[in-house]
Amino acid sequence: MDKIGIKDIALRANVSTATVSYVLNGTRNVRPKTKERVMKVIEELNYRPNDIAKSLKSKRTNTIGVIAEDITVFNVPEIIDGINEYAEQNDMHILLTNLRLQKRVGYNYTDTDNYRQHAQDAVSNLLSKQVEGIIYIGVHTRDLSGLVNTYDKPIVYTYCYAQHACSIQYNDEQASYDAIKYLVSKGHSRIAIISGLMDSLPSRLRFNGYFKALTDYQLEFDPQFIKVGDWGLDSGYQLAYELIQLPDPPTAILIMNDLMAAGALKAAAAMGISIPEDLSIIGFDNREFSNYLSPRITTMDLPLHDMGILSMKALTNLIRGEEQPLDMIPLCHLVERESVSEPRKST
Amino acid sequence: MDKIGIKDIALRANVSTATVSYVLNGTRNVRPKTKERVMKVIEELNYRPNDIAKSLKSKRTNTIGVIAEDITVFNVPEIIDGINEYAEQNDMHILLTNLRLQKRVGYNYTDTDNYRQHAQDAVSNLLSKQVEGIIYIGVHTRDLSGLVNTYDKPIVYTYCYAQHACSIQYNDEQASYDAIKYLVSKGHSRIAIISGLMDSLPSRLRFNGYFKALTDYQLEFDPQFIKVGDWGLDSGYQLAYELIQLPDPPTAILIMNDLMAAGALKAAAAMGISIPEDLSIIGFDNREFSNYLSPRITTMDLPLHDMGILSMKALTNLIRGEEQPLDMIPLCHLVERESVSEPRKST
DNA sequence: CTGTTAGCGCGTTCAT
DNA sequence: ATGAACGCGCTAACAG
Repeated sequence: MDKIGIKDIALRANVSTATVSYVLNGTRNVRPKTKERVMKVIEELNYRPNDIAKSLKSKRTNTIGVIAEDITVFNVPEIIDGINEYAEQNDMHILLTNLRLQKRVGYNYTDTDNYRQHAQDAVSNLLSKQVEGIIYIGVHTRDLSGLVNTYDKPIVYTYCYAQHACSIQYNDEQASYDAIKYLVSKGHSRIAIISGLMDSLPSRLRFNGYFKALTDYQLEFDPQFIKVGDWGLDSGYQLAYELIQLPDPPTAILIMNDLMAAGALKAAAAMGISIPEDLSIIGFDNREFSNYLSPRITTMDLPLHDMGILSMKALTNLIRGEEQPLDMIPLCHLVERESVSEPRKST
Repeated sequence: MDKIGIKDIALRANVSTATVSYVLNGTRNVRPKTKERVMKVIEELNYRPNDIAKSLKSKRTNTIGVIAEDITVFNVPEIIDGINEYAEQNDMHILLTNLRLQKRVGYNYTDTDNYRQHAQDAVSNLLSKQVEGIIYIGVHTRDLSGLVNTYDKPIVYTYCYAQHACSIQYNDEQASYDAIKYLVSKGHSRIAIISGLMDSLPSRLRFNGYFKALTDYQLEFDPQFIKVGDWGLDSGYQLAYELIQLPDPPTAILIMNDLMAAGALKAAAAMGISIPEDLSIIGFDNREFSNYLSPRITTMDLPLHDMGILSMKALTNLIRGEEQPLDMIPLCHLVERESVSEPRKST
């Protein structure tokens, strides 16, 4: 039982291979009777065309490459899920490469030299496999200009970016603006912020949103309310501690990731400060664990799925050579839980 | 700047295409001087062979298909990571299909008719793309016999299984046995268990391990200590509540997933029972959130990465037509945290 | 309009 | 070291 091909079908159906191809692809009219006969044989032999041969001639593989810096990092699977959804609707397939950055270089992904070779190899391999384009999913939003060369094949970055290249990111500034707006709507006016490292674009953008909201809502600005953390739980603990210690502490803190927010929760617990009664907290990322902390924390959900869909959409446009007026940038949405309430009436 | 091919290289290096192919693949000896000349041209034109054409002739794609029932479910990414690691070492590539089961059919993945068609389509598409084998990653361990037909292409199931097919799973029985053993080592003898649904093989196997340990360590057996939950947080709450209410309650509970364990924690908190002082708890799965609960819960980590590696290894063996003496089954490992201590000295 | 013949795509590999 | 057939399906050119 050797692999059956188009000519086996042709033989058994008493037609030429061309005819079989035509019925298969509907590329040309075929007399219904003939068509039926061919179909029947295809059915019987359970024939499936060889996409490899097809691709060789058509020069289309209907396949894109997805390079994930690390698929085990929390944001990545949902992005891939979105890519997948759009790809499936357009009969595209996904060749997945996982750089495994976390395991390979730990957290110093700032020094791109550590993995440039790996990244470029991944790209080269995908190009050899004739992918029609590539989506690169970062583990952390940062500039990846010049990391890889795709030799003019379209590439879309998401959860990272590069100069002169399409990239899909959510609106950081709007997200933190909305968070502040929400706190204001709850009656807060003394709002502190704990940011991540300042070498990170999201940190800076979220600061912008914070300041913009401060201005728009005419809130008091206190330099002591600005804290810069390092994204880790301990730094959240430490900085929240400092804020709470202030002679005139804030009634709410916007914290740029859930990990630091978890640290803040610990600090509050250790200091006998109850959340949200004494202090409201908003996190960022909507990590799974944020829903299991006590209290369950109110946090900014990242539109990961949409980012996946939009990345794939953008890539599809690039592949088709269309102008991409795709400047939609997906928005974060606050998920309201238990770490925010109205501030205590102070005197 | 048209796509350059092997013949462009041949032309510029004044050799035949055959020679180029030979230097490229080292398939045959080529005079060093010629070889060097060819290499140089390849370098200059930055030529990369077209794997599609290569595959057509060689009938090898170096590509396997991975079908994930749902890539957004917690256990899947790490399995893929493992597959990836082994694949990369063997120059294999991964064509990823995501069934998106959760979003498609919610939690009633018991009724395979709901998604049989999708699964089979996924398989068929992969076969058309000439994958050399398939790995199917379930979202929940269950029997998937007859779900799909791969027409004799090798397939390996993981986190699920099927008759007459290779499947890679961790050792459930050993895991719960080890958990009990650990509790015994801490001095416990009155140990209850909260299982998941009994239509699940893991539930049954873990019960086996529990009973075996009870026997081996000559622990008292109390039918009231056996509780059957539905994997959900609420059922963990309810059943832990019942256990604590017992006139002579257990000093420890083994709970078959972290979600129910989280529920048990809530029940204990609500009832003024402190963990681990009054009651020790062991969960299962090592979900991310289990490390953020208070107390951080001691739980059985699933060897997901190993499952991925072994699946790929098993598939590779099948592809090569080797006997697969691959009956290694990976073990769970307890991660010790804060939800277990020695029991209070009673009386 | 329907069906057939034959060359092509791009590397591989055998016979020369 | 080379020429040419080959893998498998597509499609232009051609015939009825």
